[in-house]
Amino acid sequence: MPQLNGGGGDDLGANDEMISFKDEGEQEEKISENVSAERDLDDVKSSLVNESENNSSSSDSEQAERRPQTRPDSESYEKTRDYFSEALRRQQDGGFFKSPHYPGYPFLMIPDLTNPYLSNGSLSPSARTYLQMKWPLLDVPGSAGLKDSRSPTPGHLSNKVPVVQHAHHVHPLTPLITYSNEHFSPGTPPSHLSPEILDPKTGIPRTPHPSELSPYYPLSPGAVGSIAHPLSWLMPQQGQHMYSIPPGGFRHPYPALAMNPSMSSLVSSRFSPHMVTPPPHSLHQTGIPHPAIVSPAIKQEPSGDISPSMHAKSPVPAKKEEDKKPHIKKPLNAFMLYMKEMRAKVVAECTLKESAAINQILGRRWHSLSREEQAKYYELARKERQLHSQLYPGWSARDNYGKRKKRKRENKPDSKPEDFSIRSKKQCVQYLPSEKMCDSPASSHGSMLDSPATPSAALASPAAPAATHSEQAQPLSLTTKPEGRMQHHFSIPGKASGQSNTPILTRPIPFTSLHPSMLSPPSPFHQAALHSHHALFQSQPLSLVTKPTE
DNA sequence: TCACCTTTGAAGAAC
DNA sequence: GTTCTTCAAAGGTGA
Repeated sequence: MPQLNGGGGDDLGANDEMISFKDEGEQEEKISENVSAERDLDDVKSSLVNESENNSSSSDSEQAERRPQTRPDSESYEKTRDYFSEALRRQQDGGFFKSPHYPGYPFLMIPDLTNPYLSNGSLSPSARTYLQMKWPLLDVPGSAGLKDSRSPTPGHLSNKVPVVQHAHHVHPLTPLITYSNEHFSPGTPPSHLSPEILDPKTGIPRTPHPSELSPYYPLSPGAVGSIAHPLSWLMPQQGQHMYSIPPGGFRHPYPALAMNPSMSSLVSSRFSPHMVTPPPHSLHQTGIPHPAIVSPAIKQEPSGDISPSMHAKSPVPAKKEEDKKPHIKKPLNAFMLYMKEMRAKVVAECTLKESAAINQILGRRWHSLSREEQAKYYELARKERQLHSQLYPGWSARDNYGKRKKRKRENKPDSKPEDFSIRSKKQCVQYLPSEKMCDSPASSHGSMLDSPATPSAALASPAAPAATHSEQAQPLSLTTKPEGRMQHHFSIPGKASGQSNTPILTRPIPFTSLHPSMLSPPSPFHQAALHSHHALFQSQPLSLVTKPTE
């Protein structure tokens, strides 16, 4: 049984742990959460700061020494505290959006959804933002050509614009709020856009009350035009759209209606009519389709990426057919949403550029998120899926299979566990530094290697059960579904898997993600699991361990 | 030029 | 029912 000692110098995860345990008491929850969250943030910030410092000074020891002391970002720290204070205050005020005003979730704090519509009948920024955010799936085909990374099209048209460019001038949330509100022409939202509610006054379908919809996008009314102003940081940074948008184009709140003719016809022919009902108004001037739709021809699909079957028969026709089919992207999951939001922040705070490294950090941060925080994303993701399923009833994740080039990993049959381990090791080596630099030790691999297959692992994933196509609001319910992925990456010791001798993860599930209240309700078993993991976690400070395969 | 890397979660296929 | 695979975003990296 792992010991519960503090874990020594490296207190990584310690805070996480505290969070989870403190949360055991409902009463304490609020307070402790704020405190722990604050600490967590502080911790993260410190880590990040250290990382920055580390850039100039590569000495780990120095880092270690500095960590507890330096707090160059005391100012931001104070801000953070202010956020929490504000959050607390709002919580007391009640309301759905009493989420802590974590810097990372400012978009959650611009409530005012009381009246989603402006006096002129147009959607209020809140609702609008929500709607817009509802379309992160849109991958503009019109600009499809623009998006295609392979296309010769200038990068600025691609959604793969270096985030780093203005990393320091862009608010971390930028990624999530990447829809320009400008050029928005208020109109009647598509009837298919559900959940929909008709505004009694305007008769315009509006987005449901925040309580019904994702609360993550609301922006204060004044934010509409002012978004670029006080909330300028909310604006997408140059070229950084959740989904590519054609130059000068803007993401319409109802992108689905803005599909270009061809797209529209395709979709309508593919999906149930009511889902693609033409806009009652001439909304679309940009021809921007739903973000989830991407012209297959342009996006991602190398010429030969057509489904094998089609390919085999008649490449050319098949391709044509394929071209016609809009590529409907998968709805983003909670983590993806989180990533989008936080990436810029991480990039800004760290000097990291490699997405792989950034993602490791993000992965770790994700785990360190409090239950509430994660819940928001799960909920958001759930709604995302819901909307997606409503928009594309016939869509299946399977549709996108084969859209990408298969990974080398595919040669798995050939590659033996050892190979994999070795490779993993390399990867660790490659990215660990970055991870270390910016976010503290807990390597993502750590999280990857976490024992997710354990009950706690499952717990860690509220796994927004929200069934995609058949939405059963069962948010954050406990799922015991093992994370197969883990197995395919690294098997857990003792667990039969193709890649068995793998690195052993030293870092168990982040406790914040095991927040008791995430469980519904926390069974003794879960509690035990939490404690167990917690102990383990503490006893094994974040060392990235790539188990020597030999 | 483009696959890879990395992360988590969801979905679907395979067993 | 469990396990495995693929894809979603992102952008630097290396072949």
